[in-house]
Amino acid sequence: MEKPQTRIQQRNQAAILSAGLNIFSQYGFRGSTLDQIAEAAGLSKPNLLYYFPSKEAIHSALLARLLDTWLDPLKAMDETGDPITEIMGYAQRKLALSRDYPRESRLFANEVLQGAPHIAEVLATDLKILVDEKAAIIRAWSEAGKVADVDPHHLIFSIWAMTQHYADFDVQVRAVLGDREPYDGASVFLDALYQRLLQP
Amino acid sequence: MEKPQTRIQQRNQAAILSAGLNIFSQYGFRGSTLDQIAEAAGLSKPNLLYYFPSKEAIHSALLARLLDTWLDPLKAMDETGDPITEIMGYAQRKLALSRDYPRESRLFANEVLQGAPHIAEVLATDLKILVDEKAAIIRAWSEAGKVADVDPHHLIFSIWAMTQHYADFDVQVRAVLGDREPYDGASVFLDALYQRLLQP
DNA sequence: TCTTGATTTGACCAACTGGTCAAACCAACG
DNA sequence: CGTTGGTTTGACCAGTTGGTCAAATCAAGA
Repeated sequence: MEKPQTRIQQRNQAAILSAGLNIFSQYGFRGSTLDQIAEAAGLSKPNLLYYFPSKEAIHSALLARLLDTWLDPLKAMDETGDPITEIMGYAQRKLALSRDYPRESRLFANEVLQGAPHIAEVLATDLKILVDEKAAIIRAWSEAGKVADVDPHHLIFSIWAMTQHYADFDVQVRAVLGDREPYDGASVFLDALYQRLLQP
Repeated sequence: MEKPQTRIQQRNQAAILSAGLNIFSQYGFRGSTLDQIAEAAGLSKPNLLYYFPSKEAIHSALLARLLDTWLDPLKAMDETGDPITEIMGYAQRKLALSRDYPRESRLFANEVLQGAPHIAEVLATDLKILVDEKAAIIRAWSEAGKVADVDPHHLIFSIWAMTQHYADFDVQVRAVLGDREPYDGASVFLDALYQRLLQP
């Protein structure tokens, strides 16, 4: 289905998406301008619109690419593995995502903050289905006495909240920590937190 | 120092701040327009600018009002109280703030997401000082064996993250939960989480 | 080299942006 | 009732916004 791409197309589309990610993740959709993105991508505005038909199109492409990878860590949580290891592994993978892809995290945060106008449906269908499925697994684990009996949905929310916080509120975290690096301490803390919470 | 205010001034300024809170908290500073705010406030744009000299002024007024009350729950954490009760009380107060003032929470989230251009200094001074002070108290508690030995800064971050998540990602939380109410479950979960984490 | 299709751009547009201003309006007090 | 000072507005402005288009430029295969 993909059309063949010239090298120039690949390079410019990549540059536009990267620039768009920088801008959109900082200012949100409405707060970002094509001129900003074009300049960040090193292209003229008409040239940018030669590769993407509209501002919306760039944003949609970014969101689509994001959602694909964003849910992977949760999908990877394995029913047959050791429960506590699986949950803690998920939390650590999600934290690594915040550390390595903070812009994507902020893009997502901006979208949801603004009421998720572009992805409300995905949240209510795909995401909900995935979460309900994994929540059922966790529930089964607690009923088998393998992890503590806590609400699985709120457990998952807590992992999202804690990990995304380090990407989305990066400025605040760093302002408070001074020059200490955030992620090492976060990783240790997460470990202790869920170790203690989940022990049956 | 306050100038005397007519009833009309009070009503209109309040209307503008309320409308501004609605708009800014959803679209961020750059994504919001004076026309939107004016319409939401039921005023014409020139009339709005009769009460506030600029878009910035409305935003600043909101942020100032917010910061005042936003830090109160942390300030109220009492060195002389029972450690675990104090920390869990703080978490619950912060959660109540998210439930009762979600727009304020999102206004703050938008500001920090965009790099905190208007409040970077407050974060690096007032906030840092307050957090360092409370972190020292928590550290003393753990050294006295009254609470578990966890990094106090990351403990505080975790409370911020978990409570703000329910306001800032409200759309996502509700999409996943379906028609279940979020805050009751959140309160119970928070309680279990910190009870288990903090027990020495 | 020449041609063809991909790429790039300057000029342009209508709608919208934050903000101004003089004139009109209105409430209340003497 | 008339005046005075607070209030409201229509018309307006310069700069910015997302987007268009024809013409110019370029890359690469025949």
